[in-house]
Amino acid sequence: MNDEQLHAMRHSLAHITATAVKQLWLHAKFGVGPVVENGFYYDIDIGETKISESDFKKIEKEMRRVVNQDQPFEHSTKQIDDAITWANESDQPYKAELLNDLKRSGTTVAKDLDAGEMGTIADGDSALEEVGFYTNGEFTDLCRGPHVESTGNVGAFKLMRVAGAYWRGNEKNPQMQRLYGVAFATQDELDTYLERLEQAKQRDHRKLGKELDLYTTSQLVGAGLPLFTPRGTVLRDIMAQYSNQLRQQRGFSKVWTPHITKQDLYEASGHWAKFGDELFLVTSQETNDKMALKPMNCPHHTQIYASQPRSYRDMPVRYLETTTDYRDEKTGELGGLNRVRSLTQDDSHVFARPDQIEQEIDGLLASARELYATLDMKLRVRLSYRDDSDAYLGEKSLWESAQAQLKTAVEKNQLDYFEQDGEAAFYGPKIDFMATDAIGREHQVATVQLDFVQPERFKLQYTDDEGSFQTPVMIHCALLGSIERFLSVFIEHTGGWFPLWAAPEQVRILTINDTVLDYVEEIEVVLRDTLLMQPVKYNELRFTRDDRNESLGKKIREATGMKIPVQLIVGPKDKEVREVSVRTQGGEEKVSLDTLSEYLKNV
RNA sequence: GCCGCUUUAGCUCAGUUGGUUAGAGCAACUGUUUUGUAAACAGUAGGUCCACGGUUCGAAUCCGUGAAGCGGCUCCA
Repeated sequence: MNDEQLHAMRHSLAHITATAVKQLWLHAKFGVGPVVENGFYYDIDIGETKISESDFKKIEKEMRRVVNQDQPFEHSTKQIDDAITWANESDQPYKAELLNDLKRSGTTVAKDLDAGEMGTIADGDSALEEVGFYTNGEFTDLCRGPHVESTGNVGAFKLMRVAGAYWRGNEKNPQMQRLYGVAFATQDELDTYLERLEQAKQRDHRKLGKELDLYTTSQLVGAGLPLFTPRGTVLRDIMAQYSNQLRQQRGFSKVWTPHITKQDLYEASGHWAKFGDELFLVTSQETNDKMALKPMNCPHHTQIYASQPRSYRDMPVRYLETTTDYRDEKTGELGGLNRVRSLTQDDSHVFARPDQIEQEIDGLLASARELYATLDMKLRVRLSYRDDSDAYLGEKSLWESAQAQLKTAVEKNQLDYFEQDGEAAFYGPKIDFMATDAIGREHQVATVQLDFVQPERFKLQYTDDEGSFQTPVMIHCALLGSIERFLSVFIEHTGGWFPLWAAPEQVRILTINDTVLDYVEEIEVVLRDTLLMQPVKYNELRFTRDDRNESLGKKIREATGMKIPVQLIVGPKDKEVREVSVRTQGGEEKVSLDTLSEYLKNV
């Protein structure tokens, strides 16, 4: 089955789902029912009635009845005005809305429509003459097609879940129920897919976070506020160290800023107007100053830049700060480490002359590439542009030039990219690096952003070679993004088998009996003196010993369960010939104590 | 925030139509065992069944409110 056929099949299943729902709930009103990755969905509004997953059995049963009847999909057309009459008479207000948009603009795609007109009744001339319909059995739907010939030709399917979804993606609109299904040409392929989904759940960072003792949460502390254990903290620190190191090599200096600030700072930056309701507010009992926990760091960094006069000779000025920010995210948006209320950014800001933008962005892109190449992670690059809404500050011509500069930079660096409107920050366009989690969801990690707005708003300056004041450009960059989110994808990417340099516990010595304890002491001296220099410098070896009164089998089982990359097995035979048995994922080999340190540096 | 679902021991999970004192494995603790490649043996202890209300002679179980988590939607500086 080719992609086109698979697409037609999945789309036909969306219609079959609607057919079944209409059969079970006569007054169901329908939104749209498109194909998505691995399946399809249909948006449905049954008024007060809410479908739950316990209804899937009867819906699927009804769907199978429709499939078994092998109803042909019949295409027909209606004049646009007749179609609108049909929608109104069939009590399908959502379809009527779509038809009115079609009549007026020839499209139902929200971003191509005038926002004020969207969903209103279209008067006057039509943008198109007629629209297509498909009918199977008693169910007729506005639809472009294509479909399979008849309902009997739809392969294997399964309803997966039901979710709320705002009509046309706008939270001011009514919320419909979105019924998700997956579908494949054969039962085998469906089973394989479901099995793969189960396997992916084994890599879920929330499961591994608990199993590997990386972080925990507490109802007393609150939602979205993860607590990192000793092991998780090693991971955080080592990743931050690497990220910092990559930029310190390129001339960035560490700075430090406080975690609370007066609101005035964000009023000046423009953040208050846009994100005011997502700030954690603090009031000084002393002065009654309205303060906030910092949700980001760029405004603070501007104040360090502004603290002294800058010459064109000083530029660029590069600041780096890995620090925790606080955002009062809506409860429903929180999830694992991916979206939290306390997020640690490996944040940096370059204040540059316009002629330095290119080299600075090149340097940051090189750092991002180096980091993710070391981690063996392949990321998609998204150029995030503005759209025509009024959500953005600054002059449009500056935006256009900034967007063009970012595009040139990714092309020059030969990054595969895609462009997306409406994804920019309010102050400028972004180059976003997108990582994929265990079940295929994409998350932004690294980002490089060009900003002409904040330097202007904070009246930042430098003196040029003719003695006149100029406004610098800001380049925002985080390589990991938020450390919490980064760890969520990194844990899922590695399945918890971290590279040796990053593993919280790198080496565990497993004893066979207590006749070797003196030899273990000697091994520990060697491990204590072993220093890894790649990719993070001065990375002292993290090791433990397991000399409990337990069987070797049990010790191996536990160490492997904790995904400790190097296990050193030490028994009387090893002691006798001054070797250790080194057990890694690759297998096991004997290494002499004299060469152990070198060996570990090259694992 | 919105829609649907979930919450039982440190962890993973049983627990029938509402019916005595809520169970198991692992982990923990005690004892025995000194062990060569993924779980030694025995015993002991461990619970406000997420919280608070309600229905009932009786609630882990039914209802309400809240919290926390999961899948989406919206949002993401």
